[in-house]
Amino acid sequence: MPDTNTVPNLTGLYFELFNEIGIINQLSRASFEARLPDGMVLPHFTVINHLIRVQDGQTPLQLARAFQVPKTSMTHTLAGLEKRGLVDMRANPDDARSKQVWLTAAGRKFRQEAIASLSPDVAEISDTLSMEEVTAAISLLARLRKRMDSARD
Amino acid sequence: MPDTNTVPNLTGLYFELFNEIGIINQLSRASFEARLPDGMVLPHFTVINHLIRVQDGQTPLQLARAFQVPKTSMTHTLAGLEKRGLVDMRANPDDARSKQVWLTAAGRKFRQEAIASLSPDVAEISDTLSMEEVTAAISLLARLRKRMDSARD
DNA sequence: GTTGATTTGTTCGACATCGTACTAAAAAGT
DNA sequence: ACTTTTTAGTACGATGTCGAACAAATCAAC
Repeated sequence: MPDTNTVPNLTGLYFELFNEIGIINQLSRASFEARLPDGMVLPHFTVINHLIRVQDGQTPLQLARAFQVPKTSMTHTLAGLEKRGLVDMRANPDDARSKQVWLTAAGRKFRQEAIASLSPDVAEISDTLSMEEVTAAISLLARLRKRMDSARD
Repeated sequence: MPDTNTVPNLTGLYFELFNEIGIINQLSRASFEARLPDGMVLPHFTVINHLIRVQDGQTPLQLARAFQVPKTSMTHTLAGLEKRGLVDMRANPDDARSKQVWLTAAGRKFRQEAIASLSPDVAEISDTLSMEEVTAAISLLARLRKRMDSARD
């Protein structure tokens, strides 16, 4: 039976792509959070990881933009990290409105341990896609992400 | 400077992939929900869309599994759809514990209108990836999704 | 057939997420 | 210099999300 329900055009394909992305996000998030300690949640890890990969001392707003979340959400996430002593919020010497987020030693240690405990789960499914495929997917999705980012007026 | 911070191995690449997926999910969700009426949220649309693409009359648990969300979340989503008259929850004649979710005429109409109002946004960014690239991405991600799905003990 | 285990769905409580409204600082316009 | 506008961050309230505990129906074992 030819598709009377689905749309075989490009727009329909994008819908499908976003659907797959949503499900994978769901799965990876649930899997990650099952490994993280007590009240910690994926954004906590992601922010810390970002601070190491990119650079320490970013402002909350920079972080919110990097992850495309509202700044109020980032405030909440950072409060949780600070409460646990994983980051240090200091005043920005160049701008009194702003703050800077610095990793503590505990924060760096936490990241190491988190990666160590998360890696087995990733390793278990890492035979699904080859390194080339993952690389290709990343660059393709990064392209899409940047385009969507700039399209959001 | 060679990477002292990032991990250039396969596991590290998967982390990066999940990160991109998370951001795109964020962006697409925000973009979608901005078009949906008042209190409606992405899962509302997604469930209705699924009921049309796959089949009417599924049980709540089937839907929860299809999207890999906890069944309590699905209960909540379906309650919202029923309250708005977009789906009809009937008893399952074969199993008194279970229910069946049927689309109403309003539900089908809603989907049409939602797609019509969402399409422009998708169309705007649809020049980013070619049809072949989107197709390739879908099949690659679907493979990953199925693998992750079966890996969740 | 009766008992125990499993399955389906809901209720409830805890918490993450995010929009609105606000304060304070900085930048821009005059 | 003064006013206006923009920007960074927070407080608060509303709601989505989800785990734990529960009730009802079904299934399995004997």
